[in-house]
Formats: sequence, structure tokens, C-alpha cells
Amino acid sequence: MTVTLADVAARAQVSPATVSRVLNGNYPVAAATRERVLRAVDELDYVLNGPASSLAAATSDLVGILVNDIADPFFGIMASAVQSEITGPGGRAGGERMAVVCNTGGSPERELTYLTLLQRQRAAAVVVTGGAIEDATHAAAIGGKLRRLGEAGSRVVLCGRPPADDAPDAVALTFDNRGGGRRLTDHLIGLGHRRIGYIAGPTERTTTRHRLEGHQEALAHAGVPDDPRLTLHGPYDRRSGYDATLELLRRAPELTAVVAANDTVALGACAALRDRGLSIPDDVSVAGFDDLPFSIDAVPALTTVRLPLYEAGARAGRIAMAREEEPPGGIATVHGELMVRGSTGVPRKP
Amino acid sequence: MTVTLADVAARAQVSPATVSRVLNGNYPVAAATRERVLRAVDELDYVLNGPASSLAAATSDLVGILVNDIADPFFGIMASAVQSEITGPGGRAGGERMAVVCNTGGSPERELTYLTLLQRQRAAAVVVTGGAIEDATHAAAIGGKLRRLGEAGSRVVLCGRPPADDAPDAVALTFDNRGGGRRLTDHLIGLGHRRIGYIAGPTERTTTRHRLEGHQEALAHAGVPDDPRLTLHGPYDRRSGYDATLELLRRAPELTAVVAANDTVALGACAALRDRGLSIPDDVSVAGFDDLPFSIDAVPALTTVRLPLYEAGARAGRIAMAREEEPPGGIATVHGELMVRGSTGVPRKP
DNA sequence: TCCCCAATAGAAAGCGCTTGCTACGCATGG
DNA sequence: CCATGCGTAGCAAGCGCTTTCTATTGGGGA
Repeated sequence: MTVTLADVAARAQVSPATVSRVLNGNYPVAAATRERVLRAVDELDYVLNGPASSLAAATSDLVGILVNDIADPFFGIMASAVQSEITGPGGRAGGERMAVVCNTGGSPERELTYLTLLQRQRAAAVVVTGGAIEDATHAAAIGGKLRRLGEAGSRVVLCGRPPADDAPDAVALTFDNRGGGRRLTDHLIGLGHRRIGYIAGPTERTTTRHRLEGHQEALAHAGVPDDPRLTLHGPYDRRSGYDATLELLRRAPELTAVVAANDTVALGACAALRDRGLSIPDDVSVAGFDDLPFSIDAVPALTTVRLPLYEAGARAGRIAMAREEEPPGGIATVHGELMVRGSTGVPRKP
Repeated sequence: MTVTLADVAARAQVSPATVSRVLNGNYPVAAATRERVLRAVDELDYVLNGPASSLAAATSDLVGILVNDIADPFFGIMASAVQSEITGPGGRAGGERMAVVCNTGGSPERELTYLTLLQRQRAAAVVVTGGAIEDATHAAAIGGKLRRLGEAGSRVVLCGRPPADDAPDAVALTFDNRGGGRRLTDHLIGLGHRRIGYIAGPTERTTTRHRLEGHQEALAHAGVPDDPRLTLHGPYDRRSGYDATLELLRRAPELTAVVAANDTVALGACAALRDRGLSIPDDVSVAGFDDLPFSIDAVPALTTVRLPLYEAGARAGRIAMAREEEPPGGIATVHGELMVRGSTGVPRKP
């Protein structure tokens, strides 16, 4: 029914071995023979059987990319970058690799499930994006899985996630969330803000904690008291920003600035302020994090910390494909850049 | 080195066949035996070899999702929806399926390459999103590929793309782009607009053509002359909206409304208008298409046509998994909903 | 009591490919 | 003129799993 290597071999009057070698191009085959084989492939419309090939060769062309949420451009951009780098020469059988983008929803269980699935597929490499869950049990489970993946021959790269203790051979490209958070709040304090609300991400995530720590570091450095009532946690979505802003306004009407966990949350914060009739930045300044594409189109444009998501993803992809050297020690820090725009300004209130 | 089925079998004191049956759960195995096998699996930390399994069973757990651009939420949302539906019970070996999100960049060549790769992997199903290229050669090539995929046992579902002539068995969930475009421009005409600029997407794409046709239909219906100088083509990005708006303003300063090919383009249009000191909607109304999450946060909020991307993707996923019946004739039209918001209003100009 | 069938486990034949090793030429050098 | 060696091609042994067919039970109806 389906055309197999043997059919092609028969048609080209060579052995299956020769056909395989022509297709993989890693063994000398006389030009005339190759020609004949290629013609037969074409005439029969032959398509290699991936599973059979992977089984025999004990490797596959699959590259896994774990993301928390594909629908979120934060992850979409990284995934797109990884993907753009993993395709190309160097692969077996056609040189094309396939990216498997796996949506974990941020759940460690699903993360684990997908890692097992990738291990099952003998993935050539795995890129894990997004912050880690801060739970010893989960961290150990995932770290162990990553280690075993590495041992089984998959290259493991963490992108935007701190190094995993249990997977020492995994390369980590870590975002400097703490430093970015620090600079953002430094900027606000520099403008004169003293009462600053902070809408953090979900608890128990490294990203959330690091950004918040940067914020607190800035407050401490400037001698501004850190009122715990001004820090709220919530998911990384617009709604959370909206609700939290309303709550902050209730708790501290004298607030002059709101720092959001990321740009999406910041957009929600802006909407809440507008609905309350407050002007940005005259009444309240707003700052985000990530600098996603839409942030510049907010009105006023959002002050934020730009994370080079595409560049980081591309680098992760290259490292995963061994086309770029690993950073020394397997760890590199990716810094963000403060983008000062219209949404932050000097506080008008006394 | 790596643990195999045979190792598990040895440890559980059963035959490999039994282990396989326990894992696949499609053959009666006594509870005690199953128990013993499962324990051995656990103790040995066994992970099934996917390629071997796929080879022997002649099917795989992979589901391909083709998108033009993962970084674009339009596709991200659909991909995420498809993914959420393909996972779950009914699958072999653990019941987990893997979504392979493939970034085609809108190029028919890459589309073809990925389809071949999926065929190679014996994908269980393939969901193709996004508009088709209107080129007879490419359409035939892709249609033929889809047909062969179908013949090889993969279920093929088109999501947001018109039916492919060459792949009659592919299910198609088509967006009513023409109707949406029609309603959008009807709305503007109803407000009193007569000079309406249209920033279309790239030429030769069904999506572009259909939306534009809807616009023209509305103009014709209202007896408004269709000035070809007011229609510009460009990619589906912000930049295109920005540049095209400037150009439209140059060509027709008396313009009172701009319809953009999608929300991202509309955001660019808004930015251009703001930079020109024009107010929205008093000087110029702006409308988008898709209703992506950020559209409501534009200032003023964007009038647009909401496409139920998540619902459509989810449905495509279910159909791909044969968990939902195919629409009659294999074709269903998904309608958009006009969302009237602040970015459109009665024209102020005479 | 005996036979037959349902329930369960095993043996073994592949699935389609890769690859180490072997075999065959033919040109070259001693 | 024969030994040497390089350049190609073929043989055949798996890779690890699934699944058909067969074997072995134990139990219930006749």
C-alpha cells in the first residue's frame, strides 16, 4: 500500500541500504546511482517512515519547546525564535527538524507529562521556557526528568528560567528579572514616587519572586518603606491587573504609581485607572515588564523593561542544535533594558 | 543501557506482550498481573520508545498544527485551543497526544515541507490554520499533499481556511471573512462615512480577498463609489498599518475612516493618526478585524469583527480527534460578530 | 463427570529503516 | 603480473514494540 524503501530500491535496482544512504547523504554513493535513486523516489512519491527511521537510528528530528501559554506573545515570540533556528542543515534525512510546541499552562504536572512524551519520542533537544515553580518536590521531579533526558541524548536548554539544580548539564539562559525590576522601580523613585503599588504574578514562581525582589531592593535602597499592603499577587493576565488596581486604589488612594508583573497586567491596570477617571501618568504612573509588541501602542505608551525574547529564543535554539557554543558554566544571564515611555511621569500629587 | 519493554517483562515475570498490553490497555489483563507490571514499570523508570511503538502500530500520537506565525496571537489562540482538545483519553500508550505547532511563515513551500514532515511521522491528524495562497500551482500541490495525508490515515482539518479542492475529504471550518468585512463597512456607512480607506492584507491570500470583497460589497450596496486609490495592500503587521495610513492621508486628506485588514494593522493606523495629530474617532474612525485580546485596550477601544478563534480551534481539534461529528458536507462557516467600540463614530467633517 | 468456552498469557512474526561488515571491481605500484 | 587499496554496493542483523495466533487454564452447563 504505502511505498517503502524497498520499493524505491527495487525500482532503482539497488539495495535498500543504498537508498537509505542516498537519502541520508552520509556515505559515498556514486553520482549515477544517486541520480537513479532520486528519480525512483520522485516517481514513486516516496516519503520516509519517520518512526522506522528514528527507531533504527535511535534519534529523532523532533525538538520540544515547552511554553506556559502559546496564546501569549511572550511565549509565542520565544517559540518562534527557537523554531527559526532549529530548522536547517545538519539534520538527518532531509535536514528538517520539527518543533513540537507544548503548552503546559504553567502546571508542573503537565510539564512533566510533556517531558516524558518528549523523552518517549527521543527528542533531539528540548527547550524549556518560562519561570519555574518554586516547590521542592516539583523542582526535583522536573530536574530529574531533565537530567534523564540529557542522559538519553537530548540537549536540554532552559530559556528564561533559572538553572535547575538537578540537571547540571542543562544550559540555562536566565532573564535578569531581579535587575529589571530593580531598574524599573529605581526609575519611578527617581521621578519622585513614594507610594508605589506592585501587582505581582502568581506566587511560587521564580519570575514573580525575582521581579518583586528587584522592586523591593529598589525601595530599600532609596529608603522608601515597603508597605506590604501595596503588593498584590495574581495571574499574568489583564483581569488580574484590572482587579488589583482597583483594590490598590481602595487600599491606598494616595498611590502615585503602579508597577505590574508584566505588560498584559499593566494593560489591565491602565484600563482600571481610566475607568476610575484617573489620568496616566498625571494621576498615576504605570509600568509593565517584557515590552511585548502591543506595549508601544498603549496610550500612553507603556514604560517597561524590554526582554530580548526573540534573541534569547534564537540563541537557545542554536545552542540546542549545537550551532553555538554553550555559555561558560552552562549559564548565561540575559539582561533587560528599561524603556521609558509615556506611562510614567512625575507624580502630580503632593 | 536504556530500559526496554523486555526488561520490564523480565522484572515482572511476564512476557513482553503482556507488558505492551498493560501499557496500551486494549486487551484484558488480570488485575494482579497488571499490578505487577505497573510496579516494574515504576521501579525501572521505564519510558516507552515512541518511534518503535509508532512503527509497530503504524500510527503515532502526533498531531500537526500549521500556523503562519506563532508569535501572532491570532494563531496562538487557535493553536492553544486545538492543543487543549487533542490531549486526553482515547489515545494509545498513556493517552497523551502531542501537538506539533509548525510555523510556516505563510510560505507555501514551508507549508509543503511541514506537511511532508508530518506525513513522514504518520501524524494522527493535521490542523491547518490561516488563509490559503491563491496560486493554482501551490494550491494544487498543497491540496494533493493533504489528500495523500488523508489517504495515509491522518485526519485533516482546515481551520479558518476555505475548503481545498484537491483534498475533498478534509474538513473545513471557514471564517466568514466576507460577511464580516461587509458588516464592518456597513457600520461605517451607517454612521455617515463616505470616504473610507482600506488597508488590505497581502495580495493572493483568500483572507485578504474575502475581507476586501465584503468591504466592496458594502460600498456597492450603499452606492458609495469605490475609489481604488483608497485601497492599499501590505503585510499583516503594525508597520503596514502605520505606513499605509500616512499614505492614505496623503492621497485623500478628506478621509473620515480607515478599515484595517486586522487589529494589528489597525493599531498601526491608530498610531499614525495620533502622530498626525488627528483624533479617533472625531477626525478619523478606525476599524480592525479579529478582536484580538489587546484590541479592547486600544484607546479608544477598537471597533472590530470578533472571530471566535478559540472556539473554532477547539472545534477543529475535536473533529481532528473524531470527538465531534464533522459538519455536513465537511464544511462549516464560522461567523464573526461586529464589536462596535469607541474607535468608530459619526464623521465630524462635512 | 466430561466437554467446551471464556479468560488470560505467551511465542513469534513482522513494522521499515540504519549500519557494521563484507565483497567486488578497478586502478595503481612494486 | 600480482599484491594493495580505495571507492562503492550489498548482506543481514538488529532497533523496540505490536499483534495475530496459539496454548493453557478454570469453570459451568449438559
